[in-house]
Amino acid sequence: MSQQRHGNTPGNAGAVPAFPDLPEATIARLPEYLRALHNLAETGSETVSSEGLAAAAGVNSAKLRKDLSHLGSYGTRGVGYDVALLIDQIEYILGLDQRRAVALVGVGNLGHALAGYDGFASRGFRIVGLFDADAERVGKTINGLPVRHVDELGRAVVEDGITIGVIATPAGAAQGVADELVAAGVTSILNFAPCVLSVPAGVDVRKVDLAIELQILSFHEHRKASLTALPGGRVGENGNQEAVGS
Amino acid sequence: MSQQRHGNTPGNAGAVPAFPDLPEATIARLPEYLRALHNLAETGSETVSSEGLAAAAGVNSAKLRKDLSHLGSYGTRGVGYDVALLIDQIEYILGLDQRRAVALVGVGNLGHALAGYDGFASRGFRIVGLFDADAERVGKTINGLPVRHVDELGRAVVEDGITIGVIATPAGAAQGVADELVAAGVTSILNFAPCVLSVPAGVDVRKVDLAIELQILSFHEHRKASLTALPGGRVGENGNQEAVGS
DNA sequence: CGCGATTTGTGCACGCCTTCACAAGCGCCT
DNA sequence: AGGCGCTTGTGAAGGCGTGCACAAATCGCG
Repeated sequence: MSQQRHGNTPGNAGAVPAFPDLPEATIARLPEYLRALHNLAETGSETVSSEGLAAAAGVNSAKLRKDLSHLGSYGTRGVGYDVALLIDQIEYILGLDQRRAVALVGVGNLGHALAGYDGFASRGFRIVGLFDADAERVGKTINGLPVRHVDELGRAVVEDGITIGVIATPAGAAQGVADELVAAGVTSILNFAPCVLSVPAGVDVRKVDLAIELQILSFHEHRKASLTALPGGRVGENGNQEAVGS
Repeated sequence: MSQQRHGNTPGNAGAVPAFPDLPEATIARLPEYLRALHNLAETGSETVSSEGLAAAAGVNSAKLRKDLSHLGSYGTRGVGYDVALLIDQIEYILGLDQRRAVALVGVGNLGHALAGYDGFASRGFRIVGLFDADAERVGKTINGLPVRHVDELGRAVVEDGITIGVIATPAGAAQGVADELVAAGVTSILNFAPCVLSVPAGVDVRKVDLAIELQILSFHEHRKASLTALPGGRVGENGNQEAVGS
């Protein structure tokens, strides 16, 4: 899975304001639904059934209906969901209507690619600051944005209203950067460095480790190989190779 | 969470061969333990307690013990785990002792970064083939490896013994590449393209969508903002802002 | 040799998530 | 107006994962 646990979710027993507290698993799927909905909107669809949207998002239709039911009743029985309305709803819930400002720290190999990744801008995020500790890189511009020294990070966070920090530094520098981000008031961090970050409660950290994903695949390759190349014996004893699916 | 479901896991009732079928959640954490163990080995530690390793990997110690118990008994009560032994065990389980050959398709913005990412090689993976459909890019070399046309993908998979394919193309091209990988015999795919891949049962697909992670963080930002900036009233009615933690 | 300190391995209970199955609701056609 | 087909929304059941708490096992020391 490759995600770090979320630091908080206060123990509010009954005083939830006007915000639905969705299951974490549902939240993680909303972006996928959103992408599928945008695709549908481009093809001119005005409504979509749970079955159709579920197929486009690669999930079970019952799961999709339960997920959407947590947001409220935005479907019409016998018809389906209004595509445009649902897009607005999900984007509101995800807070994407605010075009959040993002700081990217570390413009090495990976950071450089992230700085140029257009998937961010197209989904409501603006990378407004690039930072690095290497004097060699400071001053260069990527996609029209100058690379500043990491010492300026704190001031930039405040001045530019940055709410999310992305760490793409080597593992050794990540904790220090995280500390600076937190000190400057950032409460959401996306960490690409292969290390565990320690942050105070109330700060959310999500981790993406590209090598971990490969290792998980490697495990399944190993497992599959050991299943097919059985020494002698009970292969296919109970029939069906490919079950389930989805 | 950003993972696609695994296509298979046959319905083998009782005939599992000589391979432990670990819980999926455990598998996903093994790479993290492995990284922590390598760090410990470099500092000269010969043994480590579950508490110590859990802290280094950012998880609960009970969870760690349960995870490791699934692999067998490799710890000594009163002492801890033998670092070197545990590294060997986990690497064997993950199939990392085979230095798997990986094909990378799509050397655009992100693909270029992946091709140069040294985190792969250091964890037992060799990128042995780069492919792209753009004639502009074919022929160039990245890290000493030439970019070949995607038409050669099928032959290269067979000749070079490639077992894992990484897709870093635009969304529109991803399904076609996946089909070619599967046709050539690849059964594990890591997909960076923002789309759902359809593959036959028995093929594992894992998905990484960088923008999705940001959107999940955005949700939590939105939630936190709506909690602190309550219109009038019941803030702090029930005390503790920061609970749990982990 | 025995005892206490330490740490692993695990039984158990709890909570979250998924999935099925179906009632309730909506629109369309006659 | 009435009925029929289609689709949503949800109650309930089952499975999986987590974390506590403790018994079992090992080491070191007197």
